[in-house]
Amino acid sequence: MLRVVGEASPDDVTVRTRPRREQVRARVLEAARAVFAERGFAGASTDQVAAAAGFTKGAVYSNFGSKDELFLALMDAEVAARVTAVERALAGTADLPGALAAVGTELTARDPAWQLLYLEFWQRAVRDPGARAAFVASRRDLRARVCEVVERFLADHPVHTGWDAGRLTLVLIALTNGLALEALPDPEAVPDDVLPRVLADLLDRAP
Amino acid sequence: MLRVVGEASPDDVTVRTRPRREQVRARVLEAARAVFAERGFAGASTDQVAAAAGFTKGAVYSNFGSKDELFLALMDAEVAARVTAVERALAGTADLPGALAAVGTELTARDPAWQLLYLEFWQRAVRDPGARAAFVASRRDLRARVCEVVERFLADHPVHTGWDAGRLTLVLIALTNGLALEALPDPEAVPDDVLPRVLADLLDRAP
DNA sequence: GGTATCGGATACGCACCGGTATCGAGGAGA
DNA sequence: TCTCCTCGATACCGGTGCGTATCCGATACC
Repeated sequence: MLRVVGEASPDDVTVRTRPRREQVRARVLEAARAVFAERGFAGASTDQVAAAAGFTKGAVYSNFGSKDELFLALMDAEVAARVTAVERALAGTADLPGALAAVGTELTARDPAWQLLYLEFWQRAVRDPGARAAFVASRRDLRARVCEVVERFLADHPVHTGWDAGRLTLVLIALTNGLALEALPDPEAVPDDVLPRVLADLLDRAP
Repeated sequence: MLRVVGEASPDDVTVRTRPRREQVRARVLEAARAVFAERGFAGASTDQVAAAAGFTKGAVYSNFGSKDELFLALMDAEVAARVTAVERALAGTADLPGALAAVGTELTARDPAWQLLYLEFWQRAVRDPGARAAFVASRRDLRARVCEVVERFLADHPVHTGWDAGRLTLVLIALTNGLALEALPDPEAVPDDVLPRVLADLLDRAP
């Protein structure tokens, strides 16, 4: 089980007629992302996911123990990808409001499918006590990472603000999500300048 | 089964052994609210809804054409109830930040089931183009009503702010929803004072 | 009190879904 | 080239869900 095929050496000359196990897994995850986002977790079937990936259900159950396990694996992969994307975007920037707003729009407005999918995770976390612990931990971790960047910014730039980094981070995340949620069914209802202007107001108060 | 004696209304002399049609409908809607919120739309069955209401599926399909129709009727009823609740709370108040924060917590923190259910509506609006139009219209209407109150407040209280009523309303709604979403799986992560403090900062800027 | 109608209960058809057992083609090692 | 083994394909099962046809008791009307 899970035998690691001798690690794709670039000089692998032989033409494979059968996709590698890791490729199958990756393609199933990719398909699951699209199908779950489009139809919802309960509304999507493993058959549909498999078909979207170009396989049959057998491939799915050969790589994932159950529909739930597939869903969880998908969440892990997606969250990890997003966290690294955010950290890369925030690394070593001085213009916090600008960078954060850019990250916000990057993660939300540009990718509605991900929004919908993440909402699905969210609902699951609320409904299923078992999944909630992991979700809450993941969310607090994300918040802590962003908070770290915010703290650094506040230390470097002596802005006149009554906000501590923790609350500021919460406002940033909540407002980003709230605006993205609003834009999901009605994009033109959310102007682009709202988020940066709120941040500017919170950070740039007169003494 | 479960012959509920229908509502001993004072002016109704005859003792009913069969519930009134409107009562059946109302109880089915009430049950649907709980079941859909707990299990999601796709995850809930009409049998479960009917059982929660104390009836069988026949009663549901006698009052609603389909599962979809039941869902839509539920949304209409709930949104209408919420809108009137908000308007009642905001009618003739002078302390806008306080009142709005109170309304926000009233509608969100106090009723997680409603939050979950509304998320379900939201997802449907994004996925189903047919349902989206009605949802967007309803949402814009809600926003317009709140905006009206905000406008009146801004006119009465000459606060120093660079915000127009429209954007301010959007921030208010988005932030409320974002915070409520965050609090859903992890209530203690969201302090109560965040929303009013943001509003205060936005409205009470020095000239 | 008799009768027509209304509406919820019951039973069923049909489709679909999650999960499993089994098969068999394709790759790896000798 | 031969053999073993991996793993996706196929067939299938039990369970469930939506929607419908029909039944039957209560209600309303005369």
